[in-house]
Amino acid sequence: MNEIEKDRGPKFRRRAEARPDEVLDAALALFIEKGFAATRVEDIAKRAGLSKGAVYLYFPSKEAVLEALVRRAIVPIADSALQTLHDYEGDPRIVIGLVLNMLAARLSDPRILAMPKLIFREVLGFPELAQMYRREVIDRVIPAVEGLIRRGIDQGYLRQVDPSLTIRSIIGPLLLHVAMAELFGIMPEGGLHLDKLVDNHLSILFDGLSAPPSAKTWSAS
Amino acid sequence: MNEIEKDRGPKFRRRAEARPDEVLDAALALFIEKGFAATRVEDIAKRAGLSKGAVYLYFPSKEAVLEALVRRAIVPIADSALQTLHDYEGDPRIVIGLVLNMLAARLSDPRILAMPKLIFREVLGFPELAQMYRREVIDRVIPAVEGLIRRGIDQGYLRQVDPSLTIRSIIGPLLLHVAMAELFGIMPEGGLHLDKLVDNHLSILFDGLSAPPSAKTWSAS
DNA sequence: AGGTAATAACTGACCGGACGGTCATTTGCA
DNA sequence: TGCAAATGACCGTCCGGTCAGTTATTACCT
Repeated sequence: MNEIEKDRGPKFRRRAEARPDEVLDAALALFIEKGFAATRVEDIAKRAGLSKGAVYLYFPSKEAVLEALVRRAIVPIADSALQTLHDYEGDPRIVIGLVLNMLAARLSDPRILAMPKLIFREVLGFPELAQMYRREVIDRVIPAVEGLIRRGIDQGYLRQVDPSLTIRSIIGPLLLHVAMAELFGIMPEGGLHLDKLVDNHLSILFDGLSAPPSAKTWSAS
Repeated sequence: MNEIEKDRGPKFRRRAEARPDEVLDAALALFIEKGFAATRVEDIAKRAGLSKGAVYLYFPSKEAVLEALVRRAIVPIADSALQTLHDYEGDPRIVIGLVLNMLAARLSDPRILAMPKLIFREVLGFPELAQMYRREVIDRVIPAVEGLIRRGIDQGYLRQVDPSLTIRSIIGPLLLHVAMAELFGIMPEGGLHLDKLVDNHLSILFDGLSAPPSAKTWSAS
């Protein structure tokens, strides 16, 4: 009798099947506010307009919620960076500038800004998160950037530097800026001003902190 | 009669009154290994050769242990940095080099290396730790470094940069290097090689990543 | 249309075990 | 004997995860 019904795929749904995303949104807000450990699954459920049990209909564990959350936020960013890295051929400084400015733009969304904090806090106690982040982000981005720097040196755009270590000099300042703001509330007057940070950093990164030896050649504004 | 002994301070003790420090040592080892939340007070006690109750003879709470731990490790470092910052007058690049190399040397002790990770992990859920760290470190070091940079600019050693934002460019790479190693095990072959990182970073920080416009002036080895 | 059966979606009381902190009791030293 | 030092059983609480039961939605039948 019901054989006909069977093949009709998903038949109905009390509310949309956007549920998993709603749960992730709620969890993100609470994780940002109180951290992973201090957030109860029931709080997530309440905020998403569900009961605790329903959360476990969509995610096998609290940790799985965190992992899904992080993946949803960062994978698109990594993809975007990789895209830029691949697309351009010439002066690597241009690519570095593009990527850093892209990052700055993305980080102006508080949902994204909170990611470094979350990841830092939880990777130690949650190996699966660490593995996911390595696989999805680090292990894809690092080789690309190393290659970029290496090519930049070969083609005479950059000085002889250690490509691997130089990655730290490129993105470290961004991380520190976010960390200071997120963990201690230390930031420039009136906001993060990530664009200004990137400007200042790029000028140092490319041209150095030292004043030109004698003559005032050209001061970038 | 025993008055002579008495004024020697603590009269007796089933074992020495080095106890608090022993507890801190044990706690540090475990916090490094498993993190703060995952470490039970009883584990700390066992490792220090005490019972759980005895820990509460010396510290009012588990959190107090962490705070004491962090303070013991970082305050001497901050003091040392401040000292250097105060002592030298001329080229700020020399001071920056000294401080960064001092930091690199200190961080080669795993007990110190673990501090950034611990602090990052726990500040969110432990406001007192955040306040302590701000008071003891950040609020003392930042003004000193800003002053150094400002003077460096005024005296013609450095280009016009934003002193406050430039701090991120100076120490951010160090932090990222430590974070990558501690959180993901990503580091150069055979160790952190913090000295190499600092060398590479300082050359970029001072002279920039760009190759000299035309002539090969002087390449540092 | 109205009734009914089938079932997806959801609920919330409950369980189990972990763990920070307490305190009555014991131990060791003078 | 007196008392500081140290113990460890115990308590209260918290919370992730489960599951038997309930509700909402649809398909089908008359």
